[in-house]
Amino acid sequence: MPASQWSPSAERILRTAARLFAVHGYSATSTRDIAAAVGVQQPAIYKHFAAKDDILAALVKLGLERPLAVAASLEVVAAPAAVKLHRWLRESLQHLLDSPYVLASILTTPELERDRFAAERALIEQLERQVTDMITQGLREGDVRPINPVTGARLVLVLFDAMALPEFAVSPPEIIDFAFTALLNDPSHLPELQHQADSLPLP
Amino acid sequence: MPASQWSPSAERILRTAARLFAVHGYSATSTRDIAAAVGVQQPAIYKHFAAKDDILAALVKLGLERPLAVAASLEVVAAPAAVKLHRWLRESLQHLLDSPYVLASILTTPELERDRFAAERALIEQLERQVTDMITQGLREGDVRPINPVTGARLVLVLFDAMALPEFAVSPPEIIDFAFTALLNDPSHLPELQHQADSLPLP
DNA sequence: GTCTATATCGGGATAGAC
DNA sequence: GTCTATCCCGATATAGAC
Repeated sequence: MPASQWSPSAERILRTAARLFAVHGYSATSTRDIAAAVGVQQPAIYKHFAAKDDILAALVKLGLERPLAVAASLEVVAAPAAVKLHRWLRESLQHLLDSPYVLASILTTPELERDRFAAERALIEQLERQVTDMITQGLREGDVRPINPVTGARLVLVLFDAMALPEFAVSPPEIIDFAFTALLNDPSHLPELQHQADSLPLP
Repeated sequence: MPASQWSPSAERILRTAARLFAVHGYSATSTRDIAAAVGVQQPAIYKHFAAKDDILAALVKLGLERPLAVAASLEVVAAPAAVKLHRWLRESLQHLLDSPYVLASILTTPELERDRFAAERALIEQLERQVTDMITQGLREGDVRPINPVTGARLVLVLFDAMALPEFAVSPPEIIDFAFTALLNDPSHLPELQHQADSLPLP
């Protein structure tokens, strides 16, 4: 359920801010820039968000809610970890792509290192742990080739940024193909794995 | 020759600014922050750099000079493109790692989209072309598996960011291993390819 | 080449009318 | 819930003494 808690006006602000943050960076985007792009005066923003930081925090939550929820629900599904990882990656990339909020680069913005965003960083770290766990499990099951699971998770997650680049972005299938060719012991299993991933039940 | 054109004082500013930019972001780092970390007063910066933007521009050039030069000199070496790409990747990752200037994340900072940094963006695009060319050639030679060369280049380049992450970063060998396993038709050739890459002559 | 002092501007945020 | 007007602060950059 995307942003159901936000009013239409707040959603417009979020969408507009996300685009500006992604292109120019968080600190380089002023609340006046956001307001102008939305078509209102600058103080109007503050009827929807108490502070500029709250806009960024909301965007991070919007971007991570689904990837976190998908990973959590896959945890209790009986299936090879490599299959679950594939499904998770596809869902997450597609979520970020479909989202009217341009989120991929927002999740790596350095401003998140500030204390104010400790809660948002915790969400990112939780997601890293979930991905790390899937890779660890895939290693035990023999599908994933020898790799430090933390390293593997980091490398998979940095690939998300390829969708956020200027000009023509890399598509989710291309990222999935690259990631799984790098991760699997036997990449020839990829089509079969892809098929199994598509049939996984997701609430 | 790293930063030979800069005075020792200017180098201290560059090193310090690079670290702060990488952690907090360019716009979120003030010239006062830089000066305080260097141990001088804020206006002292301006005896070495006419503007804050010039510091960022200098860092981008410092980070790209070597990768660009290595790629250019490899162009005229007679060797398989996959071997040259391997050597280029190792040199470039090591350069960024060894550099007292923390550069990986600086090369993707959104502020570079501003007109002021058109020249610096051009350098990045040139590097993307060089990598794309190596992948295209590797494809023709049969070493690289079917992939859009532009996509491949983008994915290889985003992996650089894995070295810049907070906490424990991913090491160059891990990135090389991941990238080439994803790129090669036959990853079992990787050790041999690595050996050949190490013996390539570099001026 | 570094200092103090300062000019100037833009940014985040609030007050209060409508 | 949006507007105008405004406050206050921090940021970049300059001037001029040492």
